[in-house]
Amino acid sequence: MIRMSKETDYGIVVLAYFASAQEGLKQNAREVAMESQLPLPMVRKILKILAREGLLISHRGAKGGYSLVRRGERISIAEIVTAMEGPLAMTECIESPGECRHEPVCGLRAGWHKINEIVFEALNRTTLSDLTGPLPGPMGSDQGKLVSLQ
Amino acid sequence: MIRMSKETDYGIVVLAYFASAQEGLKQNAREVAMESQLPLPMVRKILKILAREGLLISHRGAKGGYSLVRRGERISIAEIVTAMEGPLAMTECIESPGECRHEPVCGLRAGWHKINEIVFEALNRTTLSDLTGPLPGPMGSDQGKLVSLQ
DNA sequence: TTGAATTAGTACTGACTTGGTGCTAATTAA
DNA sequence: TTAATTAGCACCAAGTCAGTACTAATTCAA
Repeated sequence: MIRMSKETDYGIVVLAYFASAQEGLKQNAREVAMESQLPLPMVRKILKILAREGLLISHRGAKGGYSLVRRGERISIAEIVTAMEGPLAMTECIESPGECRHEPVCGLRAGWHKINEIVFEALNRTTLSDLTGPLPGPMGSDQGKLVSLQ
Repeated sequence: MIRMSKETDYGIVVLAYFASAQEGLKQNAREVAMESQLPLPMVRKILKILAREGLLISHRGAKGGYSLVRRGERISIAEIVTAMEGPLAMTECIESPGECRHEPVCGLRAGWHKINEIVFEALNRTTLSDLTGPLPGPMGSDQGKLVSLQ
């Protein structure tokens, strides 16, 4: 199954929440959990990761919390995915070349690499604000349309 | 983790094998397993799925086997992924709208939809032949010769 | 200085998914 | 009829994932 893990999914939801809120807003884990309706322990976990990876700024201690490191339109989905689960690797041979025992006879690694790159590029050109922003016009209008993917 | 399942992965490997072989070649499970170096039971399973989904034509009975339904350049990776694991759905709310309990407050479904479409488009414009290269011939003869993916 | 609030780090666990196997029935060439 | 082959299930062990819990470090503020 080509599916995002829930953790990554939630990560994007949480960041989208920050992005759509007042700029520079500082919120603690409890508040974020309330707003996003996600379980508190899970939210804590995710906020920690996002802070460690530099997408959120953490403010420790009493009255602490988190704030977005940059405006939403400058944070790509690829960046978030990478933060949550490491470099995008749709197959084993992308993540750790040479370890798949079929590699010598497979001859497809370069192909996987290309697929991986195409997907990455697609995620890389989509920003947080693209998700939260004004709804795309009717399908087929320029905004929601898929343009040049290569 | 955004990763293809091994089953899908193997499915593409197997089809790439057919695509790079002589056009219309009929091979049985044992032969495919030998050539692709994948475990026989696994290959059987995958061939059955691909046949059921219409990407391979199955020939039952003695001297039976499978052959590719169409030439490799007319089979997209998206098609194979869909055959192996159903419609591409990177999040739960894409696969079954309305079932995610966060959907009412999430407000991101349209966004997920867009991401999903972008990835699908990317996979849809890449064909089997893009992976194996234009030169027909026994598997392995064209290793590393991946050419233009556009 | 102390206490409360908050994030950081890490370890744990139960449940689900995945990769892989095996068996029996149906089909077909010879 | 027999052997070869695909079709369709059912099964299982191992790994992964979603979610939780606990302790340490940090900071605000009384």
